Amino acid sequence: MSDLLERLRGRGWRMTSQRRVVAEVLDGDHVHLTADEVHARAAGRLPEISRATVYNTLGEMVALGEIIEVSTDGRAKRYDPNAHHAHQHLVCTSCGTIRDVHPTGDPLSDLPAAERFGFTVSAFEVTYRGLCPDCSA
Amino acid sequence: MSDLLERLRGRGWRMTSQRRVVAEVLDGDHVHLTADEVHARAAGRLPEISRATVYNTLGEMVALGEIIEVSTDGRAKRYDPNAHHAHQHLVCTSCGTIRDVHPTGDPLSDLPAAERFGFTVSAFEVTYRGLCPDCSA
DNA sequence: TCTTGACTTGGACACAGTCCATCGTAGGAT
DNA sequence: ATCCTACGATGGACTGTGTCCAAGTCAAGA
Ligand SMILES: [Mn+2]
Ligand SMILES: [Mn+2]
Ligand SMILES: [Zn+2]
Ligand SMILES: [Zn+2]
Repeated sequence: MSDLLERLRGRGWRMTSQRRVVAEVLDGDHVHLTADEVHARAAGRLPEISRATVYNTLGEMVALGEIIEVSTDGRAKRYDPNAHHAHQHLVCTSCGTIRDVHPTGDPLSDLPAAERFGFTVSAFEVTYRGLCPDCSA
Repeated sequence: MSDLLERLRGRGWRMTSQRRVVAEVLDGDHVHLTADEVHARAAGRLPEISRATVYNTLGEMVALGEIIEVSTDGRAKRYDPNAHHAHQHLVCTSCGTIRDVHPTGDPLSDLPAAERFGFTVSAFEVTYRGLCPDCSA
């Protein structure tokens, strides 16, 4: 499983117990945890890990492109380990649940040159909003 | 000019000097100001206006659909008076400048039923990112 | 003009995130 | 196996953004 740890080691990371547990928390499932949720889970395995270290580690992993920072609302950012498979997000407007979705179509080709105002456009995100099955029941 | 004030009056708003200046700051240009920027401009006309009132008024206008709340980064939300003409945003990753853009295509029709997971999808936002002419020079 | 409930105010509070001085340790050097 | 040291961890102070509240003010209908 832990491709993530392998890649980090390969990038010359000093492998500390803190970085290991943060990577383990994120690796695997396609979850979208806040920094404090990551901290809580990491502290389950390594009680003395600090909030600052979790923030530092998440920031480094984002810079390396190993995880993605997602801010769907004005609340806490969420960290997404599914960085190697392009996808968009579907958010429940009631409970905040997030699902990965894979729309067809290419928003970049839907933005004519006349609508780019001289920008060098390099990325896009699409956020879909609606009610999840539980909340619409 | 002040369609906004007219509509608010029509909705039964008690018209206070505070609400008037907030509406005046937002009305007109297609700007994307933060709450504190709105407060600063409002205070130019009405020095004793409080931050709380600006936040209250913006929140009410959002609830009425007269303005739109935009959070493109993890920073302060921006308030967009261009609520009556659907559009998306193009954000400079370097300086944060925001431009209104009008992509062709319909992201909703690009999301197959199989990718909706039982959600009732009602809205979407597309955020384009890149370097503005100034920052790419 | 009077009355009243809607609105405003300033300050305390909460949450998310950053910064920094100091301490600890991973991992290369010997 | 031990030493060294630069990189990383720590916790607490600090900042930015936004919310809440009790008390005071005022818009507008009677
Ligand atoms: Mn995701
Ligand atoms: Mn806009
Ligand atoms: Zn829900
Ligand atoms: Zn720029």
